[in-house]
Amino acid sequence: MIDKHYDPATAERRIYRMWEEADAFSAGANSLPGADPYCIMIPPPNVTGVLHMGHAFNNTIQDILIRWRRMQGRDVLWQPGQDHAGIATQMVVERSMADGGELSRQEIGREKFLEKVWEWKGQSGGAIISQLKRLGASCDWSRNRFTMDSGFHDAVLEVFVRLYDKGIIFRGKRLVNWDPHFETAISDIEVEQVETEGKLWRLRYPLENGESYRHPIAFNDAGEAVAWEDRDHLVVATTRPETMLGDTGVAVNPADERYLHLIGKTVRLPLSGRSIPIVADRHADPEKGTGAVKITPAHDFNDWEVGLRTGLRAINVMSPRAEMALENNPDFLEGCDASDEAMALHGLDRYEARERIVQLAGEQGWLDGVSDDRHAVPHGDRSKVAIEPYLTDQWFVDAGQIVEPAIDAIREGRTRIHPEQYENLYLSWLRDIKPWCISRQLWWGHQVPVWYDVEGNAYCAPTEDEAIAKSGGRALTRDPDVLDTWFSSGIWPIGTLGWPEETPELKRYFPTDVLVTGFDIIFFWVARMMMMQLAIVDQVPFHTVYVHALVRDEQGRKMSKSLGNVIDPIELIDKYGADAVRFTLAAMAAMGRDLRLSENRVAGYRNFGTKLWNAARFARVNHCRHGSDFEPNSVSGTVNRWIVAEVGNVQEAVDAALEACRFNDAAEALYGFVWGSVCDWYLEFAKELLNSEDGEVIAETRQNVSWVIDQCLILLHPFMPFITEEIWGHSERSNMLVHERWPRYRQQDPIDQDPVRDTKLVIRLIEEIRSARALMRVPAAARIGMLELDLNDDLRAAVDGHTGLIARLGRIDSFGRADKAPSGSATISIEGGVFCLLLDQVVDVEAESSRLAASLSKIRNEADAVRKRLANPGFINRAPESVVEENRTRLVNFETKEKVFAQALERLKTGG
RNA sequence: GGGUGAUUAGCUCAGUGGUAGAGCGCUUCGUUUACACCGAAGAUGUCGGGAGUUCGAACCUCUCAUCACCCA
Repeated sequence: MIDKHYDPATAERRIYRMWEEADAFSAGANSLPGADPYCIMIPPPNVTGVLHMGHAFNNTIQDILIRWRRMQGRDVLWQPGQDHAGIATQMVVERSMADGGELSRQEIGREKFLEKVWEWKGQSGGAIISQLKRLGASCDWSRNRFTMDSGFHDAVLEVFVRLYDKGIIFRGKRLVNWDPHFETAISDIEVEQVETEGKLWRLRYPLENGESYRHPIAFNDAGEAVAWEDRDHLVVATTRPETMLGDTGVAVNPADERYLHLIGKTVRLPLSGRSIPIVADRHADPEKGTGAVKITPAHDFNDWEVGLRTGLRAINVMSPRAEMALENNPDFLEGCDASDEAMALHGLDRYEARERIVQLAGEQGWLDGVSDDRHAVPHGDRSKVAIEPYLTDQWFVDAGQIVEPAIDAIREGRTRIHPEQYENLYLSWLRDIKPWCISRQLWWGHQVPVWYDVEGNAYCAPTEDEAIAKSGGRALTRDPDVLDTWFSSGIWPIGTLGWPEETPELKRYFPTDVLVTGFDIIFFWVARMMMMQLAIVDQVPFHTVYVHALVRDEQGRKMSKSLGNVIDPIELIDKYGADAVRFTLAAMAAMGRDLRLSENRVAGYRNFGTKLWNAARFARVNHCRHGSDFEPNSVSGTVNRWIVAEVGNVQEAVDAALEACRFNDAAEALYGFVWGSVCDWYLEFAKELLNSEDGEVIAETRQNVSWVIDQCLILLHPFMPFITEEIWGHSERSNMLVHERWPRYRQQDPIDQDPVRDTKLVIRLIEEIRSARALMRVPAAARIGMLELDLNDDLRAAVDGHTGLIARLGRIDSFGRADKAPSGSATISIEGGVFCLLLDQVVDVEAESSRLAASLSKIRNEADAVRKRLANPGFINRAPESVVEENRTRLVNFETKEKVFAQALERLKTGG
């Protein structure tokens, strides 16, 4: 005897091992001869990562698609892998070295450090793979790729060399977003703007050579100046006083009459004593502050542009750790007459320097004022420290050169993004694309394949030997920088398939089919993969992108460690089983909407699994089996034929939903079918049929029940792979469920209409009987008689043909016919006829009359609404004929019922 | 400041112009041997407010409100 509950804890690992031992997930497994390929590339999780809800969601969706296509017989590859995650991994390893009291990375050197990272990767880098297996992910693990594996590594360098040779990759001294914590450049999309309560300081920069101007200080109601004062200084406003040490100019708007005569004159910068020009530039907004802006080209992106336009110098006054760097800084010292107080700022952290400078300004009388100011401050998305615009030599991809094909591919529909609104997001970002900074001042990553000779000439080649050859045999040193991790994941589709070799896998599976990913990496990854694949192999990497939303907590908050509301998918799997977790995520995956995960819901779908388990248990205890020769389309019993038709319906619904990436629709169709149709009705009907005197009825029903349960297992398998495989294995089989073919029931057969109609009538009648019984407080165990009063032919045939089913589920003990309802009966009506339930002494006149009155008023309301609609000439003339006809039919039904209940109520009152 | 999305039952959410739905929760009844992780029945909605288009609006348009996210 099978237990009443399925135990995921013991079954899941055993089943997964079984699948792996059978190579059930390897590329092409279960495919039909000549099958079309179907390929999904996993979004590679970080090698430092552990499985979170986002991964669980993302991979559940991929696995549903993959298992579905694999069962359909497609030649399926789900390509797994991990990303080396430059900054994150380097940070993890450095921290563990520090915790262990070891030497720092600088002390042991690059080579030794990288050995340590590989050692760490070997020990801890596979955690997420075993977690994905717990979820049931059916990746081809034999093909697992890592972005630092030698083959992939070579592919990344090859891409760099090709883009360099085409002039798409270049090196330049530019302002970049500098992360002072990790001491590396990052790209502009790795910067988050954080609203910060800050201050706006106004500083006075004295004019040189006795210049002065009139500055308005009072205004009339019309906003015209009515009073002025003479000033011998300009007031500039800044949120970052520490950058003033790098100021090389003050800008005013060329249209600003107040300052026209000062353009070309100079001010003397406090502290550094530098003489800097007043320049005209549109960046200065006359409406903002005083209309005069300090310009620090080396420490502000806008100022950098102003500097380029007006020919101002850029003076870097900070170290890579964002400390003031003044001593031995030739750029700073040139043209400067720094005070001792200024030089004492050297080595101070940027925030300490800020405080000190404001203090000095106050003491020395050039602080004009200060006000509170809320503004956005850029922060590094990993380090969470304020980013410093910083002037360094970096490598860039000139994305503007390769963006057009990626825009066209979406515009022309060669790649489609679901939900569609993300296409606009994608396009708007690409249309405004900026050069992409790809060099990182890290050690863990793909080192830039460029070597320099002593004169600084660069040689780009895949290997050092080739670079030396290019240089004509000079002594070369390699560029120390590594590439942005996203640069390497940008070639994930071709790189994992063996490019630049013309491998069979590349030919077979590229371009891939679907990319499943979160909306937050559309820029980071999706757009860049599109650009890079198109630039390198001139093909889109995938034809469909399914963008899913965020998994939030029950209250709709983002899951975060600091909030402590993180739900660990592995804990959920331990508690409810992987199938319940998967089904929950699928059922909640309405396109484009965040999903709020509540444990209740998971428990509900665990119960669903138990329901399925017990349905199978029912089949087993009733000796339900079917052979491979069983032909569902040839069964003869009404409800057997009905459920066969319903199986076809649900399969079509699931296929349609999955084709359209509507996972919640697929899950709901299956849930409703298995629980609502199979368990609630079909198995209850089957109980009666299995009690039949007729051996053929029993035999057919046994086979059909068995077949129906099998179809439930097959159709649910992509969603709930473990429990379905487990139940499948309880019967003697020639195969595992993972190798079963996905069905198509209706290649030729038309829908079997009669049994569907009859069964629905029987169900409606039983529901009415039960409802009346409950409202009349008829004891559940009591059996009662029923009379047919006025039935059309269809209904009479349906009822008379299935009195056994109605008797069992409605607890009816006698059937008869009459012209009018006898006293002591309750009237019920369904489409096509009227019945009465014989309640004799049991009937409660009060209860029956209030039941009838309630039904009557409800029907009258509905009938009135339809009557009103049909009385409207606009409706009759303009609505489609089918809708008008439908309403006429409804009205007839309502009016019939109205009459029946009104009469019954009348009879009850008169005691007739 | 610009953009996108959301607002439907107590809760979480489906629902792309034609009868307002599901799950959970709630109330009542029930152990009828697949299942109490169950069964039967029931209650609960001015579909955020307002205006418009339409024969007809939860759905389309405009507007307001609130919330969320993205970009600057």
